[in-house]
Amino acid sequence: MVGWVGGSGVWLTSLAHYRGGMRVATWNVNSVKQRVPRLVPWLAQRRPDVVCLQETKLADDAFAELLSPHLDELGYEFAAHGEGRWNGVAILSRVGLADVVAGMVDGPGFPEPEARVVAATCGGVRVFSVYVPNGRVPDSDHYHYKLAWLAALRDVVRDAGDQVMVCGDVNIAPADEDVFDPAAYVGQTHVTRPEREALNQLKALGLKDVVRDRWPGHRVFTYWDYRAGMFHQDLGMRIDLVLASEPVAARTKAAWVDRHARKGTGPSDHAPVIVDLDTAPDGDIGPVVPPPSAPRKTSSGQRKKLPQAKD
DNA sequence: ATGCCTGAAGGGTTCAGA
Repeated sequence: MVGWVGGSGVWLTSLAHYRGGMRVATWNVNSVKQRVPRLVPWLAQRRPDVVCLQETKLADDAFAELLSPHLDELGYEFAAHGEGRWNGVAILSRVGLADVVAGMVDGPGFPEPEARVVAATCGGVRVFSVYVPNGRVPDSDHYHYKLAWLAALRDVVRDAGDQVMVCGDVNIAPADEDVFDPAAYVGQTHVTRPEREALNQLKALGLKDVVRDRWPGHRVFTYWDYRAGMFHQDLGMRIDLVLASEPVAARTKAAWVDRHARKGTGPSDHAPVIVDLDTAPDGDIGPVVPPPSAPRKTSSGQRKKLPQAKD
């Protein structure tokens, strides 16, 4: 149980089993504007404590105007880092949202830097919401941009401490088992050796692929093309990952793909990935924050002023 | 059909996505 000392603003941690245990999700929503009818009920149903969004496709002011009422009601703070038309990432949290950083220092652009990463500390974990460039065609300019972007991300994550989660659409299938038919992807992006090597360089910092580790050898996809009944036939790819540093990964109680969110009317072409973290060991926790059940009316619904990473 | 859907911006179409 967790106790709230009325009016004092202090959480009675002596009564709290809550030690940073939390549900973390990542979801490429393919336009948050179009996805509101799916996203808001999903938040209420799954009650994730931290949500990383990608392809919000919305400028920050519009994001706040669109979602503030909903997120306030649900008790989320948020940090949005978007553009008018493409890309766009965000983090929603009801376990704290500190030290928000949008973009990457010295991050590459195409040609200008794009809104593809935002980071914040939530429940004691440094969380990155990432939308890795697509790459388009192997060896194209965009492909090399993708590789450079991943190298820059690795350098940023390397300096992020030992309580880290990198969540999002990495636009790489880590292994052949992560696509429905490896033969169908020969010569395509998402499966090439340099892309996988760039992903491995990121994981070499000590990050674990918690969904694959939980479901070795299983058919687990997170993306299905809208066309030709691909979802219905389960012809997809696993390109949305939750990567966690060892101390965080060790707390994994559950890790799964919420396929239900891909069904029905007006879905994204990606499904959310959901990871439940157990309580952290004593002495290995971040700041004690209000538990997931308590909306924080005083701070929710306020868009964080984001310090922009500079080149 | 090699973009079969979907979304955005903007304008009656094009680009992008994986």
